[in-house]
Amino acid sequence: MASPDLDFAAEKAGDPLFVQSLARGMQVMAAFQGVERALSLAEIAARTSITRSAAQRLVHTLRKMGYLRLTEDGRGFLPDLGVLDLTYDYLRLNPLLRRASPALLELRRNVRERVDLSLFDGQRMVYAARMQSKREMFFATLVGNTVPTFCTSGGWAVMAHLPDHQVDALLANADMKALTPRTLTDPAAIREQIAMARENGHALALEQILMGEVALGGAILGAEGRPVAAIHVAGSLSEWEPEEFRRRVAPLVAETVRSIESL
Amino acid sequence: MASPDLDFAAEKAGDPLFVQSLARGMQVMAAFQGVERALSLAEIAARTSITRSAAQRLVHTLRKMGYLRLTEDGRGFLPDLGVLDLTYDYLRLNPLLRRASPALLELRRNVRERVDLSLFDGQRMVYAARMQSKREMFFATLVGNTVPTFCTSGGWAVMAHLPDHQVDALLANADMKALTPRTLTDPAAIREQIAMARENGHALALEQILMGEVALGGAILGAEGRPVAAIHVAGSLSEWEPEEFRRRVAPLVAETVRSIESL
DNA sequence: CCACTTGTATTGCAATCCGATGCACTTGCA
DNA sequence: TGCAAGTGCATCGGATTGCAATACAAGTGG
Repeated sequence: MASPDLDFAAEKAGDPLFVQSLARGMQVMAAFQGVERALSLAEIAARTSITRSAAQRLVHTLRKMGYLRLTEDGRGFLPDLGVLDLTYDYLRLNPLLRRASPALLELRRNVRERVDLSLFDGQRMVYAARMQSKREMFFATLVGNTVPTFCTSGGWAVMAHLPDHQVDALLANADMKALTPRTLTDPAAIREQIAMARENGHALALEQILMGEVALGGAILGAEGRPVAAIHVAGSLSEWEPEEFRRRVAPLVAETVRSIESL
Repeated sequence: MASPDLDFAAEKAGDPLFVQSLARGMQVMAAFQGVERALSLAEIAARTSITRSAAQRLVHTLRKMGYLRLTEDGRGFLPDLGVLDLTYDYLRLNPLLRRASPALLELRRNVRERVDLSLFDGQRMVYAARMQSKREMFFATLVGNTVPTFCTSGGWAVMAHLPDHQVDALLANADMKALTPRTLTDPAAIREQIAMARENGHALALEQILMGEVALGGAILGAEGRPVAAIHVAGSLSEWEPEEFRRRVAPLVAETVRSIESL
């Protein structure tokens, strides 16, 4: 498992406003990314490139504040409930989500399939709102989950609104590993999807993230016309013919996007 | 609007392991609790009892790390996407949620109403998993949202598993303001509900949080038999007779609780 | 148009955080 | 049974690091 890039040492150099202790504390919180179980003090120290002493103090502090906790068996540390308070504030105060929420609920009422809103963050699309339908996988239902931009309907729709050189940069830097046998990892093939998205105003993705899933995505544009997020609707190929899915869902997504952007 | 208690100065006294800078940084993040719009540097400083200089450096650092951002109009600061990464790690690594998730999905399939799981945090019940049904309000659907323990079905169910002196302490310290005209704020009335919950193994709440809503809650017990969370099912009084709701939903909730605790 | 806000930048001083070390305890292997 | 390596927790002197006062440019509202 590749350790995430937690190295903020470079940032620090020659930045008198940068508070090292705070940064290290946040690195401790971020150390849990990609991890599957509780982390011991030594592991936290290793993953953050911080000495055990410092890690001890930072963990101690985060613990007292309710952001970290010791596991029941005392063997390691995990994020604690305080994190959800931050989550709530983020979601609640996000202007885009405030505007989008009613429209998303309306959309879900109409399509009766899973509806998501994900935020564009360069290489990643970060799920911020999920309206499930029937069956659901596991972690996939969690807020904050991320999927790569290069292989999702929403990502394609977003890239369709970026200038070519930005698309090129994004694809060049992407870590393209296939999530399913059908995931497109060839830049040319992806560019083709983007071209289609530019024509249609939406993108249709077949089994890019999950086998048996068809997804239709539309981009949401921010103030200066730059794409900031995407709406997805996901259905099952056992119930939908792809073209039928597009015919039925695309207009509804388009209208939802319009109604969000018009506010 | 009452400012939340962000005063960690007391904790600090005589705790050599406490990292002040980190604590202050987290206080900055927590400063957004209860706020309805972006916060200026001065406001952040005021709400955290930190000098403007310090607030500036902390905000600067949090910004560089993606936890805070400047609003488009440059008028203030808001939590940024980095928060959702922490959220995802918290949700994903929480052992209870890992176990509960499949059972909750199953429950929702059966009842076709909104199903929630909320974590017991003393005075508050914090929503950690939400499976909406049809109509929904906005903030109400967000992860990390909290409702008071004293006036929710889940809170009553949880208190039913606490010894009396702890219930007394909780009610004594509760800030009981009615959320609807029917919210129970009389300790005696609440104790009665708790008594009923002890008999039934679940609690039924009528219009305690929202008018027109009926909710049934069951407590989830942790390792040593202490309540740690609750499951809720919420329906509309326009569609359900309360007793009918109980008859139909209670057994399903009970079974879900059992299946979660048995893991 | 002036007074007041906003975010940003600089700098000397000392408090704060750093990190090496050591302890008490549990776990697992021999 | 006993050693070794893991755990979290505690101590302490020194200098790095964050502190707070101050100043600046830009923008707002009266």
